[in-house]
Amino acid sequence: MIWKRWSLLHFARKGKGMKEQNNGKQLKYFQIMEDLKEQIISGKIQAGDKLPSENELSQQYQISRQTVRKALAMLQNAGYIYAEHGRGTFCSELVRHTRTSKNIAVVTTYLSDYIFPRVIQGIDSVLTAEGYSIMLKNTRNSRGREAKCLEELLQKDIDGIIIEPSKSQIYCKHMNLYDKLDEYQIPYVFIQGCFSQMKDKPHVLMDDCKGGYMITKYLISLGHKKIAGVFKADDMQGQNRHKGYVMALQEAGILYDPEMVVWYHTEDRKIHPYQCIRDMAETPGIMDAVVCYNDQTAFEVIRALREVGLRIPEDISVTGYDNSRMPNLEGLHLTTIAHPQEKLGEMAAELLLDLMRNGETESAKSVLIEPELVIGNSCIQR
Amino acid sequence: MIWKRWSLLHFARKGKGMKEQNNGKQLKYFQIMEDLKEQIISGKIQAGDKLPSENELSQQYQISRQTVRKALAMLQNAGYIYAEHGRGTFCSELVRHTRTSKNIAVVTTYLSDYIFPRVIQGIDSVLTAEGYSIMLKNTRNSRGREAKCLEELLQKDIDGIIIEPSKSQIYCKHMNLYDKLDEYQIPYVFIQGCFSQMKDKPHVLMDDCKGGYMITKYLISLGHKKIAGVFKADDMQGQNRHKGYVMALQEAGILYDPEMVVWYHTEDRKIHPYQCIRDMAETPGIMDAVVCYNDQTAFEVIRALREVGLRIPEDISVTGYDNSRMPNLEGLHLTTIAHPQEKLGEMAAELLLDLMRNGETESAKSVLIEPELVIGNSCIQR
DNA sequence: TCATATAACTTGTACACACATATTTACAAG
DNA sequence: CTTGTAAATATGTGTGTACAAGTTATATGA
Repeated sequence: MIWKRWSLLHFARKGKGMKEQNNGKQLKYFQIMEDLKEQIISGKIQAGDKLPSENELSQQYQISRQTVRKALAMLQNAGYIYAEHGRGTFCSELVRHTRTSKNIAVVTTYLSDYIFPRVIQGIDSVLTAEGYSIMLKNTRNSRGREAKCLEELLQKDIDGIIIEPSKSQIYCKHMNLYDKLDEYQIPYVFIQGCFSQMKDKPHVLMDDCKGGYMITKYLISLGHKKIAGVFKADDMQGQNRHKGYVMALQEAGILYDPEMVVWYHTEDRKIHPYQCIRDMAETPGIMDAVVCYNDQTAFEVIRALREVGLRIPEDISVTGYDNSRMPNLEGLHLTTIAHPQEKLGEMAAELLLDLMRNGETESAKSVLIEPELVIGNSCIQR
Repeated sequence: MIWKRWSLLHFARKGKGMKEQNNGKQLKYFQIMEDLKEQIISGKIQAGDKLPSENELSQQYQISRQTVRKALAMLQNAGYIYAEHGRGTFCSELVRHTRTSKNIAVVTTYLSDYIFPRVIQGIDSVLTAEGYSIMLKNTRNSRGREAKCLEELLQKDIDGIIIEPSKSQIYCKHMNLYDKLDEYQIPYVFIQGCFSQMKDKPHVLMDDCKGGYMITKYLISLGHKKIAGVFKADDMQGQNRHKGYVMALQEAGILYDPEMVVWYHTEDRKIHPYQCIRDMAETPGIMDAVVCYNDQTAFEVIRALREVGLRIPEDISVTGYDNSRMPNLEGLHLTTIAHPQEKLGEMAAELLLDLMRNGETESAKSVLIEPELVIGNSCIQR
């Protein structure tokens, strides 16, 4: 790296007084620092190795010794190198995560709602037994908060992360933060969902497509033909469950009607499904069953249907997903898909332990959980 | 501070080649740094104050601007000051306890069960807003595990603890660990319960005695006379709720019969209340109502009563405590005492924040929550 | 051969200068 | 009263030099 080009630019600026030239942080001392840091991280310069002397560096890079000193000072401050008066400058013992902080971060969309307590419980039971402590973070399913979480966690002393991505259907805009995790060699495991561009990363999730297929097929087997669907648009699970729903319909020779499907987003989840289903229910006989994204949604749907005077399951069958055993359904047990909850947490924790111990080898395999139908009394033979 | 003396010394050294002269670190940049640091610590320069410009300092101290810059760079690195390009150099907000890890530990008896998710949710909502991260630990209501948790936490970088004591009724055997917390000046807040010997420590809990009194009095007002009780023996809540139960009975002139009370421990909680109530129910007419320690226990009690053919509330009234909205009760809503859950978490978090900011002043007060009766359909007029 | 001086390195301190760039202020034009 | 401009002043970057002081290998002398 020679500074001829920069020098010319530099002096050109003098005369002209350009302004936006120096935005990309192409400061000499910064570049040299980055260059040396890169060599250290890549292993070209190893722990204990002597760096070139200040004068050598100033010749190599064609800059003054003072500037070299500034770069070295920054590296020293960051702990990459140390200087010995009269002897030279040396590469530090890289703290390659030797200090096992025994902290694991768990990032979920929500904390108290729904299935999360049990998932966290499962993670805890495995990790506590191994002496780890759990740091809890939640994103409320917002991308911005997920990015903020990761930034905060990068500042902290953690050995690994279990993360439920927020809005996994939408393309991930902060890949750089995950790259940082890779750079720092902090392993992470996705649960529940996974960004499409990171499918090869370790993850533990359900075969949602198959689940959607199974529950829809079950309704068809009961004689239902006009099956509405309510799905979440902004996460992978919603897409896949919908895909399974469509597959089952097509297999049974039932025409897929997009008008029969309600899509909603995280922000809408409390009102949109409720409103749409209520509107649809105004037209009598338009549907005889509703496949819902999950039990929570099913709860809203049931509320809407009951308010327009329809009985579950006598008039309309309703299915859920996750087997969350929601209260306040007055003796109604949802037909739903089993969610392993604690088991999922345990599997994610064990996968993460494996990653931390052995790195990203073939032994640490992602898990795809087989869905299982749980038959309640919210569906009826037609 | 003028450098005439140093200069003379400096040149004198040149000639003589003295060695031990420079031990006291009378380097110019070091001295200036110390001088400025002293002014900041003493308060002569306060947070936000503008320091003299580099040129002014170089004139004041009669040294070059470069040397001033070195001194300022060190102070900046240490966090005492910050520089703004074109504006000047300013004194930073002095951080009182330098180690602001921004981590808070939350120790509860359980994680996923019952009311804890919502309590944790409440804690999280307050602390996340303030930039803190939550480290989760659970004790499964075991003293040994509580001690182990505290030991682990003492190794870690935390700013405060919110802890639900395990088996708060039994005398605390690991006071030394709490003493250590005091010694390290790590503030902590008790929730739900509090060890008897630490009643003066900050805490957020319910007025359980009053709650037990209220719910028993409610049963009496419905005409019940033979009111059994099921209480937990190993925590403070159980003791207090029992105390309230006795008070209400005595006030109504009903003789307190210890035979009508079932005491159980954490380890027994799933079987003992169930067994005892089942046995008692064998004798017809022995009781017309049961006051339960909490909703979970009420659930077990109801299971036992139903199994011997008794109907709730037609044959026997049952009350709970905590208003946890438990599922699987088939349309039965427990008459219970409201538990603030999220609110309790929030209050504990806010109390802890207060403690961390201001220390143990009189402003940071413990909270005693007023119980509130929630009337369901599990009790009937007799 | 062995101790020692020294030359030839190294990093550390200090200064002087030039120019880049951001902010504030004062003043003039509209 | 607002807007634009220039001057003054602030920190930031980069270079040059000189000397201080620690370390090491080499040459020197008894």
